[in-house]
Amino acid sequence: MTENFNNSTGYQLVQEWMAGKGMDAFGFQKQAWQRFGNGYSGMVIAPTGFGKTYSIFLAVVIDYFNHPEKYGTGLKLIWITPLRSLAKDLGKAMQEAIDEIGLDWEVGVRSGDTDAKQKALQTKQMPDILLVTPESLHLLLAQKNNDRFFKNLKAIAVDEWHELLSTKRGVMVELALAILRHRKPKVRIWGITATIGNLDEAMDVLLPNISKKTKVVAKEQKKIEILSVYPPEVEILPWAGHLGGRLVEEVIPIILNSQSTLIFTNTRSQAEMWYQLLLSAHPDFAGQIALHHSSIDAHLRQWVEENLSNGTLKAVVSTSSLDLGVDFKPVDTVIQIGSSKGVARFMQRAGRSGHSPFETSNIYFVPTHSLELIEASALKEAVKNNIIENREPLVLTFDVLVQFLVTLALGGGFKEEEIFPVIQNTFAFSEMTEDEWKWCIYFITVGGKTGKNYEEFHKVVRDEEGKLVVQKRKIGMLHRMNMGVIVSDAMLKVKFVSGGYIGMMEEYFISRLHKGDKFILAGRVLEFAYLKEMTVYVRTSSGRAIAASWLGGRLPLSSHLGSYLRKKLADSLSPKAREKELKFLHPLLTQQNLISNIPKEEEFLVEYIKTKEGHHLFFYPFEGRLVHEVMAALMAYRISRLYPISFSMAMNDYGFELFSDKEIKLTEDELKQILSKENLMNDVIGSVNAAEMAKRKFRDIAVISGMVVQNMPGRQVNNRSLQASSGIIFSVLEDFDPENLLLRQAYTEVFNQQLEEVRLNAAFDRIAESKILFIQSDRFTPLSFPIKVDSLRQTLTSEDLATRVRKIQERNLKKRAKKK
DNA sequence: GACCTGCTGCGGGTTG
Repeated sequence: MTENFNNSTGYQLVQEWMAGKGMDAFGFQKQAWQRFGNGYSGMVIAPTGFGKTYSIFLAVVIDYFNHPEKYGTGLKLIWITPLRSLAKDLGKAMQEAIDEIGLDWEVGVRSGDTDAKQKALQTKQMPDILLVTPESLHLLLAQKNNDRFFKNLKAIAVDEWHELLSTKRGVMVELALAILRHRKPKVRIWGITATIGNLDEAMDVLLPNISKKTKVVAKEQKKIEILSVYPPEVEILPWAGHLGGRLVEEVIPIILNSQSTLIFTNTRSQAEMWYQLLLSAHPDFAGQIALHHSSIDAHLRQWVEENLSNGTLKAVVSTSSLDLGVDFKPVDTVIQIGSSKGVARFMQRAGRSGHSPFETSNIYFVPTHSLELIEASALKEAVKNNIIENREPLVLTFDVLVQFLVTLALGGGFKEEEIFPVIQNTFAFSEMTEDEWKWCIYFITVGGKTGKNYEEFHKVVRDEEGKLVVQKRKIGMLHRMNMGVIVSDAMLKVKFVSGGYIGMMEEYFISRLHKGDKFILAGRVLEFAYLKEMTVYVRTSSGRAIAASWLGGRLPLSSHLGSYLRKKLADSLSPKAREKELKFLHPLLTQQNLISNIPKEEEFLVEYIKTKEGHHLFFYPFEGRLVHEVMAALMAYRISRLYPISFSMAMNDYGFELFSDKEIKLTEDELKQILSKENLMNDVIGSVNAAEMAKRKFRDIAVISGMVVQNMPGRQVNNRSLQASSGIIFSVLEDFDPENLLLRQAYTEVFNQQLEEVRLNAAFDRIAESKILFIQSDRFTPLSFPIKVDSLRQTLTSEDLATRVRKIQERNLKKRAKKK
């Protein structure tokens, strides 16, 4: 037992196997093995590349050797991963290890990729270890008689738990675990995670109400070296921008001096442009570098991943599509272009380089505009202090719950009184009331107040035994086809006229193209030929072309990074500031200080700038664009209550602008007043269109809860009709069923995710304690200029923009000359 | 002299 663990057969065997592979077990791995053997559930915390897999996977192997009598046939370990590719790669590695250790276990993978034959074999006889995505696990639970799969289940591991935690996919995992625990109370559940800010909470979410749980933390730290990339002269770095193309000459030698490099960008089109930039600046890269993002054909992406792993490729330009994945062994260098927006993401990306845990990860930071260099020094400090963002778990996501209840009804049915406490035992639904539970049952059986007359909403019925079951074949089929919580935006396929799939484009982008127009996708110049049945047909071309763009998500600056940024900016002109980044920016910072001011940590800067176009008010909370969007609307609303005036607004991650052609009359007292926290949320609701925001949020909820069916056999509902049908349902519910839980959820999501209520409150708390600096200026400052440029872009075409920007420059220069 | 943008992830049935 415990005292003999180190002498146990299993432990000895696995140690020998590791030694034979030239691996030395880490302390955290040994700890995990032992605690697993002692019946604990828990969480393993270690950086990428530390062999976290070998902690829990081998723990099961060891436990088996130590207590073979406890293990029956069939499925012993379920391994949940967020990525299909991860499941596949880990499965291969595990099978190899199992074979070498000399067990006759079978390792199986089950995901959308798995072919039907393989799945049928698994259904007949489950492998000993099954690697699975959350969705595929739910599909297993939707099978009749699925109980037999789990008869001898001993353990469940949840890989990359930090990645799932704050998403609805994480809630899917919580629900599946609750059911499996209910059936097999002794099953040991282990989370595997990178470091995040709220590790204890992460464990409570995964292992609610489990008393025998433990945290296993790697003592060894991964060393990260952050290297800023500078242009030869200050002047070369623009005040505003996001591309960073001017530093391409500085990036090339970094690639050349490395064996293999990952280059992270923030958007797909930026990745496309950097790929082109690198090729044209250094043509020898042809065939040696590649491109990777979500809108590129899966086969091509797979080819890229393989050739990066085997060292054939010198560099890959990617978006966050390469954030996760099995270790790219030959990668020794990572380059981050532009802001990473958060500390955790930056560290995650840095960790993708360095061959072993003992090697230092090198990450180069390429600023795309001047102030981003301050971000680099902020990142350095945050990494040094190990300050990492939280991942907030979601609660009361009823859309996920009702989907799951239909899954259970499909998988043999359930009794309400038996399952209610099981669901309540999850973190996500621990606060669910009995009334809410009853509403969910009402929803899946009757369709809610408005679904009564529609048969397709009566999915679940009560059978003779009083169990809730799905009886209609069609409902079952549609449910399986629409399983999961990811609602994708419908896009157009891009194919060669001659055949061959390249990737995906958005309709809005294609709609601007005419026959013969050239654009770039997947690193190739393509000529638009024709559009047919949701497919864009193209021919290979060459010469000048526009880079494709997509309307993707926008990641706002995290509050951690924002606060370090404020701190670094505040100290930037202090003689004590030694960082190279700050020294480099000295001329620019001096200029900001001269025309306006550099706010100290306990100060809040507002600039009032009068130009020929009109009157601009700039605020700098450094809270990320999402919060700034809300703040801007709020400020505009509050000023317009003082006297009638309307504004146009613009924002970036550092601040926001209110612009009017009329003079903005505002005393310092009034400014203080409009920045006050008093009546905050009421004013916010008055200033934004919450119903419209909720309507947009409702689209996903309607799909996840099954009110709108996205996938039908033979067709996929496109974006616009998805938005339309969910919009109609939303309006009907607002009028006739305002108490509908899914409608309420849409508003909750707006408050939590869109308005970021918590962060907004914190920002106003901080401002209330700050001294407000109200500075007047007659020209744009280094801080305000990037926001101004952003606002110009929104209303004008790019050509106009160029002239507008030039005019602003000229005027500024004239004014400067005059002053001299 | 300063500019051009917006992440990721999953699933099954039918038909060819």
